[in-house]
Amino acid sequence: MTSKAQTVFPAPDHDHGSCTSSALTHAEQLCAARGQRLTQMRRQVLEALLASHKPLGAYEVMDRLGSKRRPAPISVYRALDFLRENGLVHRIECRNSFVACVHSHASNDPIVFLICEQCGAVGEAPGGAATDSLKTSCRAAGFTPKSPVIEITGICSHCRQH
Amino acid sequence: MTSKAQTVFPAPDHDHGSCTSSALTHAEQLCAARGQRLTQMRRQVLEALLASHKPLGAYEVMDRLGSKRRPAPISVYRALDFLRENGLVHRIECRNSFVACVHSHASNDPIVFLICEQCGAVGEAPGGAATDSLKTSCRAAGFTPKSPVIEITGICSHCRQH
DNA sequence: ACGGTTCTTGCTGCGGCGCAACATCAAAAT
DNA sequence: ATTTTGATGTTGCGCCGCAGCAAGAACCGT
Repeated sequence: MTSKAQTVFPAPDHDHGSCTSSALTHAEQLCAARGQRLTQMRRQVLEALLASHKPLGAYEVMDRLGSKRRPAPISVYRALDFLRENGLVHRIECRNSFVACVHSHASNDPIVFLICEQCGAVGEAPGGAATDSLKTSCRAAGFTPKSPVIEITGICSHCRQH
Repeated sequence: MTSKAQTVFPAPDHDHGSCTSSALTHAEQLCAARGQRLTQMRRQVLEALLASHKPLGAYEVMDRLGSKRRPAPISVYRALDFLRENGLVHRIECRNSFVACVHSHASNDPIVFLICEQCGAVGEAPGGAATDSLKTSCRAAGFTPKSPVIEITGICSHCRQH
């Protein structure tokens, strides 16, 4: 049974290789379509994040770049900026860290991150109905929203079973 | 007309003195009721945040403590931790900063922060209907939420008028 | 093919953020 | 009064994030 929970939190035993390579393919196609360059640095940063499936700090990413020499922090941040601008990576504010995005979003839809306090995994849930009520709240306050970020900490399904 | 918008975003010309002192009174009562000590350090940190009505970084708070000597960062962080644990202060994740809370919340209700990109003001909107849909999303993912934080950036009502 | 424009990366440096570990001091409890 | 608890001070450190400038690589028009 491939339940919905598994699409939000990848099961520990899921096919990592294929989900990584399909994300990379998607990134290549998207950059090509936009006339943007998925350089080696950017690609390596994305790969490092994909390989982890958990949020990584910028300095952790640095340490995992297989490359010969450890790049300067600023290089990693620039790559992360690029990837974020193109929706390939998200920033987890409450952790000062980053995750590769494995979905595709409507560009202005809110994204809900479910962050497990125990194992550190991050799932992306559909924002769905919350969107409308949030927009309503904003309007009532005379506020023009740009991009909502919703981060919910708690315990994920895999950790709860123990 | 005291519209709803003004309860979310304090008007630039609102009665600052009275809203500050009532928040302080509330803090005192709450600490007394819980057998917690609102020490001078904690009180000064709270006052600094109340005086600003905009989020302040921990180091900004340090600089604004009228006290004789500038305390060490850790002292401020400890006071902030205390105030946050008691719901008197919230942390704005995407800004690495803190605001004094001027409402009272049900302890497990989600709080929606509306963050103005232009003037930096932060309003607290009622989470209301979004709560249920978020809970539904969590349940569907097998996730047990703890405390949702919703941060929405955009333009506030006062800035939009210019 | 060439030179100019644009984009990307490297390098240096710096300041804010956040806390661990330990010592000291004040308040509360017995 | 002594113990116990809690708050603050001191030292130190590592991560986070980027500005400003220089060098190199890719693209474009001629």
